[in-house]
Order: sequence, then structure tokens, then C-alpha cells
Amino acid sequence: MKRKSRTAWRSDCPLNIALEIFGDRWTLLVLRDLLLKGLATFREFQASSERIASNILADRIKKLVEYHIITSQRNPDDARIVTYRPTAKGLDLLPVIIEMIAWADRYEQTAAPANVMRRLKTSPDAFIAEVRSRFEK
Amino acid sequence: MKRKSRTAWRSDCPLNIALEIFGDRWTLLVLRDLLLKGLATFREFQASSERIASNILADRIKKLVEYHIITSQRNPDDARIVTYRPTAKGLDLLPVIIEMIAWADRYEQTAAPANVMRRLKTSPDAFIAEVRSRFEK
DNA sequence: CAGGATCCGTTTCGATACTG
DNA sequence: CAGTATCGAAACGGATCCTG
Repeated sequence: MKRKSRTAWRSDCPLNIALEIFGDRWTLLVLRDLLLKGLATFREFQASSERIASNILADRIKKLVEYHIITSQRNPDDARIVTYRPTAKGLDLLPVIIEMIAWADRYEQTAAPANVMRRLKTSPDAFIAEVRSRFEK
Repeated sequence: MKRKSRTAWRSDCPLNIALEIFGDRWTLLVLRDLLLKGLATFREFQASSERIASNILADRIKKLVEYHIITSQRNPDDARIVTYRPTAKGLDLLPVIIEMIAWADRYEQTAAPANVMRRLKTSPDAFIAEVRSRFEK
């Protein structure tokens, strides 16, 4: 069931497939929840991501797995629970997300906690390193 | 004709209204063309942005003007021509766009020229300053 | 019960044709 | 050149169902 759009917006473009990730609000929200809020399960995303419908969430998660941005694995203790984690490729999205949030915080009203924003802006690299360490094996 | 969505995905979100900009592929393409390719007119965007339909382009331009990310002004010599320029708020999107492109270049096949990518990655600040200088009064 | 798949009414998008 | 009008296609929201 490969999506076969008639449009050719992928070609000749220095953003390319990245547009399927960045150019979709739901995908961005999932990435924010995963990378910044530390959420990891279907339920958590569904509760957090601005009332995302379950079919939409399932679709975006599937795409993120296909693109090797996240991985899924079942909890060995409780087989019902699936946990999602970012890959190295996914973690490398952090600078993009952080620049987005920094811009949004500067120009729009956001709900971002002030202390997080301060650290995020004054030393983004340290902030990124901290987030990365949460996902180390 | 304000869009009045039932969803509340704007609230309680450290991305907020920014999602209307970043979470839309066409908007991203227009911003890329404006900021990086130096395009400035409706026609140029239409020719460049992966076959964007004229109504979509008109819609996205209108939104970008509403959000004060770009301004439009008619050419005093030729009243038919409308030229678009980024505002300060719009120029501050450069770090986001650049991080996106750097990521895309690393993980996907892109059509970005190698020499541009090199400068963009080795000294992004200088690259940004250079782009900015193109839009100085 | 968690994670999804499926169905369906509604909204939004986008390709094409056309206009000031 | 810079947009609008139309209309079919796709995405979305919400409910429900399924499977382990």
C-alpha cells in the first residue's frame, strides 16, 4: 500500500523526503513527544499529541519506522506494551526540533516551560547531549 | 474566511502556531525558495516549487503575510509584478531551514549543490549572515 | 487492557481551467 | 503576472472493532 502521489514534489529539492517528516504537523508532534517529552508508547502519544486520532497516529508511527527514524519493540515483561525509541537518525533531528521551538518561543505564544527554554537557548548543545543520554543503551 | 478547525492541536504545545508553517510542505518549499534560492515573485515560486498549484501558492503566501513572515509590495515600475521579501521574523527561520537541509543531506538523497552544502555545514553562521545581507535594505 | 485496523461522514487539499 | 473557481481526490476525526 505504498503511497503513490501524483505530485512530484520530492524531486530536485534540497529538502526531499525530509518534507514528509517536517512537512507534516502530526509527525512533528510525535517527534516532539518522543524526543522532548520522553513519551514512548502509543497511549502516551495519543494522550499528548493534541487529540491525534488513533488511525493517524498509527500511520505516522509506521512511516517513522519505515524511514528508520524510530524503532518499536515489545516489552518482554508485558507483551501488550510496545515501546518506541529514536534511532541515531532520529536523534539527529534534535537540532531541527530545537531550532523550531526556539523560533516559536521567540515569536509566538507557546506553552513551553520557561526553564526548559532558557537551557535550550543558552546551551543547545548541552541540551541535546542531555536528551541523547536519556536514550543511550 | 478564518479557518476554524475543531481540533485543538495548537494548545499546550511548545511548537504552537509554528506547526502551520513547519508542518506544511508547501510553506517550507516557498520559504526555501525565498530564503535560499533568492526567488521573489509568484511566477518564480510557481516555476520552482515542485509544481505547486497556483491556488495553493496563493494561499500559502497569504498566510505567510498574515503571520508577518514575508511582506509583499508591488513593483513601482511595473505594477503587475509583486515582490515578496522576508521580514526579520522570516529571516530568523533560516537556522531551522538550514538544520533541516543539513539533516536531509546527511540521510537522504538530495539535489542540493555540494559546495553549498559544504559551506552550510562548516560555517552555518557565516552562511546565514550571507543570506541576510542579501535582504538588507 | 494496549496497540492498532477498519469504516465512514466531513473537511481540506490540490490539479486544472479560467480571469482581472 | 498574479491570482480565483471549480470539482474530484485525499486526509482527517471519530467511532468501533479486532487481536493478543
